[in-house]
Amino acid sequence: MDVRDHLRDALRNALGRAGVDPLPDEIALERPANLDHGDWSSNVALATAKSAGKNPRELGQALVDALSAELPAHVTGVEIAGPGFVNFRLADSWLHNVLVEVLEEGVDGYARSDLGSGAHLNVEFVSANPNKPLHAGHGRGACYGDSIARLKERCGFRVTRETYINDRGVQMTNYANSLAAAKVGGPIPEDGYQGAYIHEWAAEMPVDADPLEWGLERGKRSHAATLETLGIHHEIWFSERSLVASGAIDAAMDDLRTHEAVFEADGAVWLRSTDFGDDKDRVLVKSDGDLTYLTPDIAYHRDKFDRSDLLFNVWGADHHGYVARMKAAMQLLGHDPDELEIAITQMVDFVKDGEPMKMSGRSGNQIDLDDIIAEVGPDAARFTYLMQSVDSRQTFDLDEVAKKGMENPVFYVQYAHARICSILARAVEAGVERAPLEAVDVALLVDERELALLRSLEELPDIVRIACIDNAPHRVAAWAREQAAALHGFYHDCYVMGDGVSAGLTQARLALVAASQVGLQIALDLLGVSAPESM
RNA sequence: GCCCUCGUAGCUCAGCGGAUAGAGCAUCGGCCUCCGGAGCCGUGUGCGCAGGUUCGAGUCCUGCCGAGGGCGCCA
Repeated sequence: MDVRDHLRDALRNALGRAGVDPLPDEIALERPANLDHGDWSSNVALATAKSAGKNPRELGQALVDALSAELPAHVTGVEIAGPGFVNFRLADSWLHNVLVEVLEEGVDGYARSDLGSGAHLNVEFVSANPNKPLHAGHGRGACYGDSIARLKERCGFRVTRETYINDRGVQMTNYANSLAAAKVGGPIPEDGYQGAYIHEWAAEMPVDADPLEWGLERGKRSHAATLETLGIHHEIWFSERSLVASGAIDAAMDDLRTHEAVFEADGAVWLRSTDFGDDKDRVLVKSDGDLTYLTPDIAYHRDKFDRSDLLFNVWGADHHGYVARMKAAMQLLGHDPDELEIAITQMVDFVKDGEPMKMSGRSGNQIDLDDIIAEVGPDAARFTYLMQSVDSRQTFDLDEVAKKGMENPVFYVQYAHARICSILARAVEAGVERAPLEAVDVALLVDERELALLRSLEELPDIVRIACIDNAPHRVAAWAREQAAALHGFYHDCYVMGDGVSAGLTQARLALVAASQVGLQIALDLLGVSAPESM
């Protein structure tokens, strides 16, 4: 049983004895930032005082008296502080239990939860046009989407990673025409694509190839290769053309009509999206009979719902205006709005040599994601994209991110892991045999550095859960930096082996670094960053 | 004009309604007889403005100011 459960039970008991009725549904417990305020703290006296008609300080004191009469497990003291906090002081044994728990559950089991209850979640991300290489901005959505998928998997969702290929429409025709023109050395059409990649790809293209079909595959291959360097795999590359071929668009239109979600006006067919909060109704079929961009996309989301319980989309900031209409469309089809979650990633600015980065020549009007990865490496790219909340605009400084030293957070964290591996390897070389966990006296870990490492490890399950609920992988990145800092501090002050370190303490510290390794591996895996054994 | 996101230290950013707001970089200064000094420790400055809700607000609400993005029978 978690320490918190013990504390909650005890608090509930104490509240009853203090005459609070009814008991509050939830009893908040938190780890105070300041250790002077104890190891765990509850605001329950503050929260319930009013409804119980009591003074918070007095209620708090009553709780402290009741709790002190019979201290919960691990607790060495209870006191009231500030406006009415009940603060618990715990023996180090509660942290020693954390160590045992981490090692017993391991990388696969620790910090896992069942928030998702096995629900099938479809995470759609990247979904870039196949007519040019991925650009640097795509990197953020790509790394974010993949990390979201990893978080959701760890929290009990069954996840499918999917990307949507816009393989029909005007821009595909323009792309094919550009390839065809470049192939014969002619001028690129007015509406065509100007980047150097068009000429590179055209040179690869067999003379008898259909520029559109060949170009589509070439573009997809380019995207897949770039994503591969980041360790990102989509199980499904969903073709927009396949929607047309399968009749899914007609089926979606029929479905919308059945739900009375559309009407005709001015020769066009409109979606009643204002029924569910959109600013205005949206055209689905133009007066010339063509579909708008929205229509196949609705059919696509409808198709995804046929295959999953929940949808998660990662869209760029330029698509935010699209959120309301898609959510409205899904509600018009009878879905709960919460079943479709849409995350918007804000823009990224790239800086190099202290200057805003210029558009690269290769792809015309964009900075290629490949170039960013080549410059800083996949691990640094992923960690950097994920270090910060996607809600805020990001400045990506290539000079900082490319640094191979400890001032670079990704190396700082990875080095912590490598350092642990080095210690464990050193122990093997020195002929130190690891004792089974039951035989390790974890109570020997009393140094503040050792306890700090354990306090941080104890937080990981909460961090993962919060990161999952808030769709915030950056919380995991922040945790990894803290754990790494705790490890480096421990390493500096506490020798695992050497003069004056008893055999028993060596065993306990080996267990401790092994637990830290478990935590770091979990965090780095959630971020999609490698955990190197040496650097 | 409307919608979305953001505004925290000189810079880049954390901060699940809690107590004295934290990291990295940059500045200045300490620490190597042993597991990797690619490290550790110390040092200064800050929540855009004004109201509100709350026992308690950087966090929630409203307004204003500022930045970016979006407002098409384009995709």
